[in-house]
Amino acid sequence: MRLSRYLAPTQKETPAEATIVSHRYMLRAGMVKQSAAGIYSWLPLGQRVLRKIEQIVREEQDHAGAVEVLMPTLQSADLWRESGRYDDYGQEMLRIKDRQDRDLIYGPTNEELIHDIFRQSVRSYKQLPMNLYHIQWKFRDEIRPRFGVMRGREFLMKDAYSFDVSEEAARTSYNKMFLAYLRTFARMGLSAIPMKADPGPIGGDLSHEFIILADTGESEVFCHKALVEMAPPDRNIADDDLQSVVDQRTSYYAATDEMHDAVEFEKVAEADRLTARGIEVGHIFYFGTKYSEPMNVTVAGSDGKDVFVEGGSYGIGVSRLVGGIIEASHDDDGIIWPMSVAPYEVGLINLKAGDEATDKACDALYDELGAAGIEVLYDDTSERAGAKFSKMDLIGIPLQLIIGPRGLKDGKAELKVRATGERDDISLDAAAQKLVAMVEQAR
RNA sequence: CGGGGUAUGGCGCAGCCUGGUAGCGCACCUGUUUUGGGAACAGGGGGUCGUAAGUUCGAAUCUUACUACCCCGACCA
Repeated sequence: MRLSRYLAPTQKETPAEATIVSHRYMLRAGMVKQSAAGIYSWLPLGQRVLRKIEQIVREEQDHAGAVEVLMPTLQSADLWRESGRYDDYGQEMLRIKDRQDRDLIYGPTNEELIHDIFRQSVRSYKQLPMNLYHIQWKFRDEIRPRFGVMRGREFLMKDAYSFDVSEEAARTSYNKMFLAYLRTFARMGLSAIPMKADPGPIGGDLSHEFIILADTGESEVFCHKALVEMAPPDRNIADDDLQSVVDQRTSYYAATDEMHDAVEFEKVAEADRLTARGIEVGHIFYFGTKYSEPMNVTVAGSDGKDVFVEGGSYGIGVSRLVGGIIEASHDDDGIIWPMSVAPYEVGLINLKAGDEATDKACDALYDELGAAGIEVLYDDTSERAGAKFSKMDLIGIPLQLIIGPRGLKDGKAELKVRATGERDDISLDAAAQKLVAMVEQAR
Protein backbone atom coordinates (compact mmCIF):
# COMPACT_ATOMS: atom_id res chain seq x y z
CA MET A 1 0.00 0.00 0.00
CA ARG A 2 1.26 3.41 -0.88
CA LEU A 3 0.99 5.72 2.09
CA SER A 4 0.23 8.63 -0.22
CA ARG A 5 -3.02 6.92 -1.17
CA TYR A 6 -3.90 5.61 2.29
CA LEU A 7 -5.89 6.72 5.31
CA ALA A 8 -3.54 6.60 8.27
CA PRO A 9 -4.03 9.85 10.15
CA THR A 10 -1.10 9.73 12.55
CA GLN A 11 -0.58 12.41 15.14
CA LYS A 12 2.41 13.74 16.97
CA GLU A 13 0.43 14.88 19.96
CA THR A 14 -1.45 12.65 22.33
CA PRO A 15 -5.19 13.18 22.51
CA ALA A 16 -6.23 14.28 25.98
CA GLU A 17 -8.70 11.49 26.72
CA ALA A 18 -6.26 8.60 26.37
CA THR A 19 -4.75 7.50 29.64
CA ILE A 20 -3.25 4.12 28.84
CA VAL A 21 -0.53 3.39 26.35
CA SER A 22 -2.52 1.18 23.97
CA HIS A 23 -5.25 3.77 23.67
CA ARG A 24 -2.75 6.56 23.10
CA TYR A 25 -0.91 4.67 20.39
CA MET A 26 -4.05 3.47 18.68
CA LEU A 27 -5.23 7.06 18.40
CA ARG A 28 -1.82 8.44 17.48
CA ALA A 29 -1.20 5.75 14.86
CA GLY A 30 -4.60 6.47 13.35
CA MET A 31 -5.96 2.97 13.95
CA VAL A 32 -9.30 3.94 15.46
CA LYS A 33 -11.51 6.95 15.85
CA GLN A 34 -13.92 7.27 18.72
CA SER A 35 -17.48 7.86 17.62
CA ALA A 36 -19.28 7.75 20.99
CA ALA A 37 -18.41 6.65 24.52
CA GLY A 38 -16.95 3.16 24.18
CA ILE A 39 -17.75 2.96 20.47
CA TYR A 40 -15.09 3.17 17.78
CA SER A 41 -14.66 3.31 14.04
CA TRP A 42 -11.80 1.14 12.86
CA LEU A 43 -9.60 2.95 10.37
CA PRO A 44 -7.55 0.95 7.83
CA LEU A 45 -4.57 0.10 10.03
CA GLY A 46 -6.78 -0.90 12.95
CA GLN A 47 -9.09 -2.86 10.73
CA ARG A 48 -6.20 -4.88 9.32
CA VAL A 49 -4.92 -5.83 12.77
CA LEU A 50 -8.42 -6.74 13.86
CA ARG A 51 -8.84 -9.01 10.83
CA LYS A 52 -5.50 -10.71 11.41
CA ILE A 53 -6.32 -11.46 15.02
CA GLU A 54 -9.74 -12.68 13.95
CA GLN A 55 -8.17 -14.98 11.39
CA ILE A 56 -5.78 -16.55 13.89
CA VAL A 57 -8.68 -17.14 16.24
CA ARG A 58 -10.68 -18.66 13.39
CA GLU A 59 -7.90 -21.00 12.31
CA GLU A 60 -7.36 -22.32 15.81
CA GLN A 61 -11.07 -22.75 16.43
CA ASP A 62 -11.45 -24.64 13.17
CA HIS A 63 -8.50 -26.79 14.01
CA ALA A 64 -9.99 -27.62 17.39
CA GLY A 65 -13.09 -28.88 15.61
CA ALA A 66 -15.38 -25.92 16.15
CA VAL A 67 -17.68 -24.94 13.29
CA GLU A 68 -18.22 -21.33 12.31
CA VAL A 69 -21.66 -19.76 12.06
CA LEU A 70 -22.78 -16.14 12.12
CA MET A 71 -25.59 -15.01 14.35
CA PRO A 72 -27.18 -11.57 14.20
CA THR A 73 -26.41 -8.66 16.49
CA LEU A 74 -30.10 -8.06 17.15
CA GLN A 75 -32.06 -10.73 18.96
CA SER A 76 -35.65 -11.26 19.92
CA ALA A 77 -36.37 -10.61 23.59
CA ASP A 78 -38.59 -13.69 23.70
CA LEU A 79 -35.64 -16.06 23.72
CA TRP A 80 -34.18 -14.23 26.65
CA ARG A 81 -37.46 -14.42 28.51
CA GLU A 82 -37.37 -18.16 27.96
CA SER A 83 -33.97 -18.53 29.59
CA GLY A 84 -34.94 -16.14 32.35
CA ARG A 85 -32.13 -13.74 31.56
CA TYR A 86 -34.27 -10.94 30.09
CA ASP A 87 -34.94 -9.81 33.64
CA ASP A 88 -31.65 -11.00 35.13
CA TYR A 89 -29.19 -9.37 32.81
CA GLY A 90 -29.78 -5.82 33.98
CA GLN A 91 -29.08 -2.51 32.33
CA GLU A 92 -25.92 -3.68 30.67
CA MET A 93 -28.15 -5.19 28.00
CA LEU A 94 -29.32 -2.69 25.42
CA ARG A 95 -33.05 -3.05 24.82
CA ILE A 96 -34.69 -1.74 21.68
CA LYS A 97 -38.22 -1.61 20.34
CA ASP A 98 -38.98 -1.95 16.65
CA ARG A 99 -41.81 -0.14 14.85
CA GLN A 100 -44.29 -2.85 15.77
CA ASP A 101 -43.37 -2.25 19.42
CA ARG A 102 -41.67 -5.65 19.63
CA ASP A 103 -38.88 -5.98 22.15
CA LEU A 104 -35.42 -6.62 20.73
CA ILE A 105 -32.03 -6.61 22.32
CA TYR A 106 -28.58 -5.91 20.91
CA GLY A 107 -26.82 -9.15 21.81
CA PRO A 108 -24.33 -9.01 24.70
CA THR A 109 -23.73 -12.75 24.23
CA ASN A 110 -25.38 -15.60 22.35
CA GLU A 111 -26.19 -18.57 24.57
CA GLU A 112 -29.93 -18.25 23.99
CA LEU A 113 -29.68 -17.89 20.24
CA ILE A 114 -27.28 -20.78 19.75
CA HIS A 115 -29.36 -23.07 21.96
CA ASP A 116 -32.39 -22.18 19.88
CA ILE A 117 -30.54 -23.01 16.67
CA PHE A 118 -29.22 -26.21 18.15
CA ARG A 119 -32.54 -27.51 19.46
CA GLN A 120 -34.22 -26.97 16.12
CA SER A 121 -31.51 -28.76 14.18
CA VAL A 122 -29.95 -31.51 16.25
CA ARG A 123 -31.94 -34.48 17.50
CA SER A 124 -29.47 -37.27 18.25
CA TYR A 125 -26.44 -37.89 20.40
CA LYS A 126 -24.79 -39.25 17.25
CA GLN A 127 -24.25 -35.70 16.06
CA LEU A 128 -22.32 -34.83 19.21
CA PRO A 129 -19.94 -33.52 20.28
CA MET A 130 -20.68 -30.28 18.50
CA ASN A 131 -19.04 -26.91 18.98
CA LEU A 132 -20.41 -23.87 17.16
CA TYR A 133 -18.73 -20.49 17.17
CA HIS A 134 -19.03 -17.10 15.59
CA ILE A 135 -17.09 -13.87 15.55
CA GLN A 136 -19.52 -11.03 15.89
CA TRP A 137 -19.97 -7.59 17.39
CA LYS A 138 -21.45 -7.48 20.84
CA PHE A 139 -22.89 -4.61 22.80
CA ARG A 140 -22.78 -4.25 26.55
CA ASP A 141 -23.89 -0.95 27.95
CA GLU A 142 -21.07 -0.62 30.43
CA ILE A 143 -21.55 1.80 33.28
CA ARG A 144 -18.23 3.31 32.47
CA PRO A 145 -16.46 2.44 29.24
CA ARG A 146 -12.76 3.32 29.32
CA PHE A 147 -9.28 2.44 28.13
CA GLY A 148 -10.17 2.69 24.45
CA VAL A 149 -11.00 -0.65 22.87
CA MET A 150 -10.04 -2.48 26.06
CA ARG A 151 -13.37 -1.74 27.64
CA GLY A 152 -15.62 -0.47 24.93
CA ARG A 153 -19.36 -0.92 24.81
CA GLU A 154 -19.36 -2.33 21.30
CA PHE A 155 -16.67 -4.97 20.86
CA LEU A 156 -15.79 -7.86 18.60
CA MET A 157 -15.88 -11.21 20.32
CA LYS A 158 -15.39 -14.79 19.33
CA ASP A 159 -17.85 -16.92 21.23
CA ALA A 160 -18.03 -20.69 20.94
CA TYR A 161 -20.65 -22.99 22.40
CA SER A 162 -20.13 -26.69 22.96
CA PHE A 163 -22.85 -29.32 23.16
CA ASP A 164 -22.29 -32.74 24.63
CA VAL A 165 -24.29 -35.69 25.78
CA SER A 166 -22.55 -36.15 29.12
CA GLU A 167 -20.54 -34.23 31.64
CA GLU A 168 -17.48 -36.28 30.83
CA ALA A 169 -17.76 -35.50 27.12
CA ALA A 170 -18.35 -31.85 27.93
CA ARG A 171 -15.11 -31.78 29.87
CA THR A 172 -13.28 -33.04 26.79
CA SER A 173 -14.81 -30.20 24.78
CA TYR A 174 -13.76 -27.78 27.50
CA ASN A 175 -10.21 -29.12 27.48
CA LYS A 176 -9.94 -28.80 23.72
CA MET A 177 -10.85 -25.16 23.90
CA PHE A 178 -8.54 -24.64 26.85
CA LEU A 179 -5.55 -25.82 24.82
CA ALA A 180 -6.68 -24.13 21.61
CA TYR A 181 -6.74 -20.85 23.52
CA LEU A 182 -3.15 -21.22 24.62
CA ARG A 183 -2.10 -21.81 21.03
CA THR A 184 -4.22 -18.93 19.78
CA PHE A 185 -2.64 -16.38 22.10
CA ALA A 186 0.86 -17.75 21.56
CA ARG A 187 0.47 -17.14 17.83
CA MET A 188 -0.09 -13.46 18.62
CA GLY A 189 3.10 -13.30 20.63
CA LEU A 190 1.25 -13.38 23.92
CA SER A 191 1.85 -15.49 26.95
CA ALA A 192 -1.65 -16.02 28.28
CA ILE A 193 -1.98 -17.63 31.66
CA PRO A 194 -5.09 -19.64 32.45
CA MET A 195 -6.40 -18.74 35.87
CA LYS A 196 -9.15 -20.23 37.93
CA ALA A 197 -12.09 -17.91 37.54
CA ASP A 198 -15.39 -17.08 39.08
CA PRO A 199 -18.02 -18.36 36.64
CA GLY A 200 -20.12 -15.25 37.37
CA PRO A 201 -23.58 -14.70 35.89
CA ILE A 202 -23.03 -17.22 33.10
CA GLY A 203 -23.09 -19.95 35.74
CA GLY A 204 -21.51 -23.39 36.02
CA ASP A 205 -18.69 -24.67 38.15
CA LEU A 206 -15.67 -24.94 35.85
CA SER A 207 -14.18 -21.77 34.46
CA HIS A 208 -10.85 -20.25 33.51
CA GLU A 209 -9.81 -16.77 32.56
CA PHE A 210 -6.90 -16.30 30.19
CA ILE A 211 -4.80 -13.41 31.39
CA ILE A 212 -1.92 -11.62 29.73
CA LEU A 213 0.44 -9.72 31.98
CA ALA A 214 0.63 -5.96 31.53
CA ASP A 215 1.24 -3.12 33.95
CA THR A 216 -1.97 -1.43 32.94
CA GLY A 217 -4.10 -4.53 33.44
CA GLU A 218 -7.38 -4.10 35.23
CA SER A 219 -6.99 -6.93 37.68
CA GLU A 220 -4.27 -8.02 40.06
CA VAL A 221 -3.11 -11.59 39.49
CA PHE A 222 -1.05 -14.10 41.42
CA CYS A 223 0.72 -17.04 39.83
CA HIS A 224 3.70 -19.33 39.63
CA LYS A 225 6.44 -17.90 37.44
CA ALA A 226 6.76 -21.12 35.45
CA LEU A 227 3.44 -20.36 33.75
CA VAL A 228 4.77 -17.24 32.07
CA GLU A 229 7.51 -19.07 30.17
CA MET A 230 5.57 -22.21 29.35
CA ALA A 231 5.53 -23.11 25.64
CA PRO A 232 2.16 -23.48 23.95
CA PRO A 233 0.80 -27.01 23.79
CA ASP A 234 1.05 -29.23 20.76
CA ARG A 235 -1.60 -28.84 18.15
CA ASN A 236 -2.45 -32.52 17.85
CA ILE A 237 -3.25 -34.14 21.16
CA ALA A 238 -5.35 -37.28 21.37
CA ASP A 239 -8.63 -36.89 23.24
CA ASP A 240 -7.47 -39.34 25.89
CA ASP A 241 -4.42 -37.23 26.65
CA LEU A 242 -6.17 -33.86 26.88
CA GLN A 243 -6.87 -34.04 30.58
CA SER A 244 -3.30 -34.73 31.58
CA VAL A 245 -2.03 -31.84 29.47
CA VAL A 246 -4.60 -29.51 30.97
CA ASP A 247 -3.79 -30.80 34.45
CA GLN A 248 -0.15 -30.07 33.90
CA ARG A 249 -1.06 -26.47 33.05
CA THR A 250 -3.42 -26.01 35.95
CA SER A 251 -1.27 -27.67 38.59
CA TYR A 252 0.60 -24.40 39.22
CA TYR A 253 -0.99 -21.72 41.33
CA ALA A 254 -2.72 -19.01 39.26
CA ALA A 255 -5.61 -16.83 40.33
CA THR A 256 -7.06 -13.38 39.87
CA ASP A 257 -7.64 -11.23 42.93
CA GLU A 258 -11.26 -12.30 43.34
CA MET A 259 -10.28 -15.98 43.46
CA HIS A 260 -6.99 -15.46 45.26
CA ASP A 261 -6.17 -17.71 48.20
CA ALA A 262 -3.24 -16.21 50.07
CA VAL A 263 -2.62 -19.35 52.08
CA GLU A 264 -2.29 -21.50 48.96
CA PHE A 265 -0.11 -18.91 47.30
CA GLU A 266 2.26 -18.96 50.28
CA LYS A 267 2.93 -22.61 49.54
CA VAL A 268 4.64 -21.60 46.30
CA ALA A 269 8.37 -21.04 46.83
CA GLU A 270 8.89 -17.33 47.31
CA ALA A 271 11.25 -17.01 44.35
CA ASP A 272 8.58 -18.51 42.08
CA ARG A 273 5.75 -16.26 43.19
CA LEU A 274 4.64 -13.64 40.74
CA THR A 275 2.24 -10.84 41.60
CA ALA A 276 1.36 -8.69 38.64
CA ARG A 277 -1.41 -6.96 36.79
CA GLY A 278 -3.23 -8.65 33.98
CA ILE A 279 -5.68 -8.22 31.14
CA GLU A 280 -8.36 -10.80 30.57
CA VAL A 281 -8.39 -11.77 26.90
CA GLY A 282 -10.40 -14.98 27.10
CA HIS A 283 -12.82 -16.72 29.38
CA ILE A 284 -14.15 -20.26 29.19
CA PHE A 285 -17.03 -21.85 31.08
CA TYR A 286 -18.58 -25.21 31.57
CA PHE A 287 -22.18 -24.62 32.62
CA GLY A 288 -23.85 -28.00 32.23
CA THR A 289 -27.60 -27.79 31.71
CA LYS A 290 -28.04 -24.19 32.80
CA TYR A 291 -29.54 -23.25 29.44
CA SER A 292 -30.65 -26.61 28.09
CA GLU A 293 -33.11 -27.16 30.93
CA PRO A 294 -35.05 -23.88 30.82
CA MET A 295 -34.94 -23.89 27.02
CA ASN A 296 -35.68 -27.58 26.75
CA VAL A 297 -32.70 -28.48 24.60
CA THR A 298 -32.44 -32.24 24.36
CA VAL A 299 -31.08 -34.98 22.12
CA ALA A 300 -31.97 -38.65 22.02
CA GLY A 301 -29.38 -40.71 23.89
CA SER A 302 -28.21 -44.16 22.86
CA ASP A 303 -31.07 -45.65 24.88
CA GLY A 304 -33.56 -43.61 22.88
CA LYS A 305 -34.47 -41.36 25.79
CA ASP A 306 -34.08 -37.61 25.59
CA VAL A 307 -31.37 -36.02 27.70
CA PHE A 308 -30.57 -32.36 28.32
CA VAL A 309 -27.36 -31.39 26.59
CA GLU A 310 -24.32 -30.37 28.58
CA GLY A 311 -23.03 -26.98 27.51
CA GLY A 312 -19.98 -24.80 27.70
CA SER A 313 -19.14 -21.39 26.30
CA TYR A 314 -15.80 -19.95 25.27
CA GLY A 315 -15.08 -16.30 24.62
CA ILE A 316 -12.15 -14.38 23.20
CA GLY A 317 -12.17 -10.59 23.15
CA VAL A 318 -10.95 -10.01 19.61
CA SER A 319 -11.07 -6.22 19.62
CA ARG A 320 -9.70 -6.11 23.16
CA LEU A 321 -6.72 -8.14 21.96
CA VAL A 322 -5.70 -5.29 19.67
CA GLY A 323 -5.18 -3.15 22.75
CA GLY A 324 -3.85 -6.05 24.78
CA ILE A 325 -1.09 -6.83 22.31
CA ILE A 326 -0.02 -3.19 22.30
CA GLU A 327 0.05 -3.13 26.09
CA ALA A 328 2.33 -6.15 25.97
CA SER A 329 4.50 -4.95 23.10
CA HIS A 330 5.53 -1.30 22.72
CA ASP A 331 8.29 1.16 23.54
CA ASP A 332 8.62 4.93 23.80
CA ASP A 333 8.49 5.31 20.03
CA GLY A 334 5.30 3.39 19.45
CA ILE A 335 3.83 -0.02 18.83
CA ILE A 336 5.94 -3.13 18.18
CA TRP A 337 3.68 -5.56 16.32
CA PRO A 338 4.44 -9.26 16.26
CA MET A 339 4.66 -10.27 12.61
CA SER A 340 1.53 -12.42 12.85
CA VAL A 341 -0.79 -9.50 13.56
CA ALA A 342 1.09 -6.54 12.10
CA PRO A 343 -1.05 -4.40 9.80
CA TYR A 344 1.77 -4.61 7.27
CA GLU A 345 4.80 -6.86 7.42
CA VAL A 346 7.34 -4.55 5.83
CA GLY A 347 7.59 -0.78 5.86
CA LEU A 348 9.35 0.60 2.81
CA ILE A 349 10.70 4.10 3.34
CA ASN A 350 11.60 6.22 0.37
CA LEU A 351 13.86 8.86 1.87
CA LYS A 352 13.75 11.11 -1.15
CA ALA A 353 10.48 10.81 -2.99
CA GLY A 354 10.74 12.63 -6.28
CA ASP A 355 14.36 11.67 -6.85
CA GLU A 356 14.38 9.56 -9.97
CA ALA A 357 16.86 6.91 -8.87
CA THR A 358 15.39 6.56 -5.40
CA ASP A 359 11.84 6.31 -6.70
CA LYS A 360 12.88 3.70 -9.19
CA ALA A 361 14.65 1.55 -6.62
CA CYS A 362 11.74 1.81 -4.17
CA ASP A 363 9.07 1.14 -6.76
CA ALA A 364 10.92 -1.94 -7.96
CA LEU A 365 11.24 -3.34 -4.46
CA TYR A 366 7.64 -2.54 -3.68
CA ASP A 367 6.54 -4.51 -6.72
CA GLU A 368 8.91 -7.38 -6.03
CA LEU A 369 7.87 -7.77 -2.39
CA GLY A 370 4.21 -7.51 -3.32
CA ALA A 371 4.63 -10.21 -5.95
CA ALA A 372 6.20 -12.43 -3.30
CA GLY A 373 3.09 -12.06 -1.15
CA ILE A 374 4.58 -9.69 1.39
CA GLU A 375 2.34 -6.97 2.79
CA VAL A 376 4.17 -3.70 2.31
CA LEU A 377 3.37 -0.24 3.55
CA TYR A 378 5.28 2.03 1.21
CA ASP A 379 5.98 5.54 2.43
CA ASP A 380 6.20 7.32 -0.89
CA THR A 381 5.21 10.71 0.49
CA SER A 382 7.36 13.81 0.23
CA GLU A 383 7.77 14.20 3.97
CA ARG A 384 11.18 14.53 5.52
CA ALA A 385 13.19 11.52 6.56
CA GLY A 386 12.80 12.07 10.28
CA ALA A 387 9.04 12.28 10.06
CA LYS A 388 8.93 9.04 8.08
CA PHE A 389 11.09 7.16 10.56
CA SER A 390 8.99 8.32 13.46
CA LYS A 391 5.75 7.45 11.75
CA MET A 392 6.83 3.96 10.76
CA ASP A 393 8.03 3.29 14.31
CA LEU A 394 4.81 4.65 15.78
CA ILE A 395 2.70 2.41 13.55
CA GLY A 396 5.02 -0.42 14.55
CA ILE A 397 5.78 -2.19 11.28
CA PRO A 398 8.11 -5.06 12.25
CA LEU A 399 10.62 -4.82 9.41
CA GLN A 400 11.60 -1.61 7.68
CA LEU A 401 13.53 -1.17 4.49
CA ILE A 402 15.05 2.28 4.20
CA ILE A 403 16.20 3.52 0.84
CA GLY A 404 17.87 6.85 0.16
CA PRO A 405 20.35 8.39 -2.28
CA ARG A 406 23.24 8.00 0.14
CA GLY A 407 23.12 4.22 0.30
CA LEU A 408 21.87 3.86 -3.21
CA LYS A 409 25.18 5.15 -4.59
CA ASP A 410 26.76 1.95 -3.30
CA GLY A 411 23.80 -0.24 -4.20
CA LYS A 412 22.78 -0.49 -0.56
CA ALA A 413 19.57 -0.20 1.39
CA GLU A 414 19.12 -0.30 5.13
CA LEU A 415 17.17 -2.99 6.94
CA LYS A 416 15.76 -2.12 10.33
CA VAL A 417 14.15 -4.42 12.86
CA ARG A 418 11.53 -2.49 14.79
CA ALA A 419 11.66 -4.61 17.94
CA THR A 420 15.40 -4.30 18.52
CA GLY A 421 16.16 -1.10 16.65
CA GLU A 422 18.97 -2.89 14.82
CA ARG A 423 19.87 -1.39 11.45
CA ASP A 424 22.08 -3.08 8.90
CA ASP A 425 23.17 -2.23 5.41
CA ILE A 426 22.04 -4.74 2.86
CA SER A 427 22.67 -4.93 -0.83
CA LEU A 428 19.73 -3.75 -2.87
CA ASP A 429 19.77 -6.89 -4.97
CA ALA A 430 19.52 -9.18 -1.97
CA ALA A 431 16.99 -7.09 -0.06
CA ALA A 432 13.77 -8.63 -1.35
CA GLN A 433 14.91 -12.19 -0.89
CA LYS A 434 16.19 -11.48 2.60
CA LEU A 435 12.95 -9.78 3.63
CA VAL A 436 10.79 -12.56 2.25
CA ALA A 437 12.79 -15.07 4.27
CA MET A 438 12.56 -12.99 7.43
CA VAL A 439 8.83 -12.42 7.09
CA GLU A 440 8.05 -16.04 6.37
CA GLN A 441 10.13 -17.15 9.29
CA ALA A 442 8.35 -14.76 11.66
CA ARG A 443 4.76 -15.24 10.48
C1' C B 1 -25.58 5.68 39.45
C1' G B 2 -22.61 8.89 43.35
C1' G B 3 -18.43 12.44 43.20
C1' G B 4 -15.26 15.69 40.17
C1' G B 5 -14.24 18.04 35.48
C1' U B 6 -14.41 19.60 30.36
C1' A B 7 -16.88 21.40 25.73
C1' U B 8 -13.36 27.39 21.28
C1' G B 9 -10.68 24.99 13.28
C1' G B 10 -8.39 17.89 12.38
C1' C B 11 -5.22 17.59 17.38
C1' G B 12 -3.37 20.21 21.92
C1' C B 13 -4.67 24.72 24.28
C1' A B 14 -5.30 30.38 25.59
C1' G B 15 -9.22 34.01 25.78
C1' C B 16 -14.25 33.87 30.07
C1' C B 17 -13.07 36.38 36.34
C1' U B 18 -13.57 42.34 34.47
C1' G B 19 -19.14 41.57 27.82
C1' G B 20 -17.12 45.18 22.44
C1' U B 21 -17.56 40.15 17.50
C1' A B 22 -11.61 34.98 18.23
C1' G B 23 -6.00 33.80 19.10
C1' C B 24 -1.43 30.45 19.81
C1' G B 25 1.32 25.70 18.78
C1' C B 26 0.92 21.30 15.77
C1' A B 27 -1.39 19.66 11.26
C1' C B 28 -3.03 21.52 6.13
C1' C B 29 -2.07 24.68 1.25
C1' U B 30 1.68 27.89 -1.82
C1' G B 31 6.74 29.48 -2.41
C1' U B 32 12.01 29.63 -1.12
C1' U B 33 16.06 27.43 1.32
C1' U B 34 16.67 22.67 3.17
C1' U B 35 16.78 17.24 3.27
C1' G B 36 19.26 10.15 7.03
C1' G B 37 15.36 10.46 13.30
C1' G B 38 8.66 14.49 13.64
C1' A B 39 13.27 21.44 9.49
C1' A B 40 13.52 27.18 8.86
C1' C B 41 11.49 31.51 6.77
C1' A B 42 7.53 34.05 4.16
C1' G B 43 2.58 33.96 2.61
C1' G B 44 -2.34 31.51 2.95
C1' G B 45 -7.06 28.59 3.92
C1' G B 46 -10.21 26.77 7.60
C1' G B 47 -14.01 28.02 13.56
C1' U B 48 -22.68 29.68 13.55
C1' C B 49 -16.90 29.27 20.36
C1' G B 50 -21.64 21.77 22.29
C1' U B 51 -27.35 22.95 21.85
C1' A B 52 -31.48 26.00 23.24
C1' A B 53 -33.48 29.98 25.72
C1' G B 54 -32.63 34.42 28.60
C1' U B 55 -30.11 39.28 30.24
C1' U B 56 -27.86 43.32 27.30
C1' C B 57 -27.22 48.39 22.44
C1' G B 58 -23.80 44.21 22.10
C1' A B 59 -22.51 37.37 24.60
C1' A B 60 -17.07 32.54 23.49
C1' U B 61 -17.40 35.63 28.01
C1' C B 62 -23.07 36.65 32.47
C1' U B 63 -27.84 33.41 33.79
C1' U B 64 -30.88 28.93 33.21
C1' A B 65 -31.93 24.31 31.07
C1' C B 66 -30.35 20.40 28.17
C1' U B 67 -26.71 17.30 25.64
C1' A B 68 -22.07 15.08 24.89
C1' C B 69 -17.38 13.55 26.46
C1' C B 70 -13.44 12.63 30.22
C1' C B 71 -11.56 11.28 35.24
C1' C B 72 -12.33 8.67 40.37
C1' G B 73 -15.60 4.80 42.61
C1' A B 74 -18.95 0.50 42.75
C1' C B 75 -19.86 -3.14 38.10
C1' C B 76 -17.80 -6.00 33.92
C1' A B 77 -15.28 -9.76 27.80
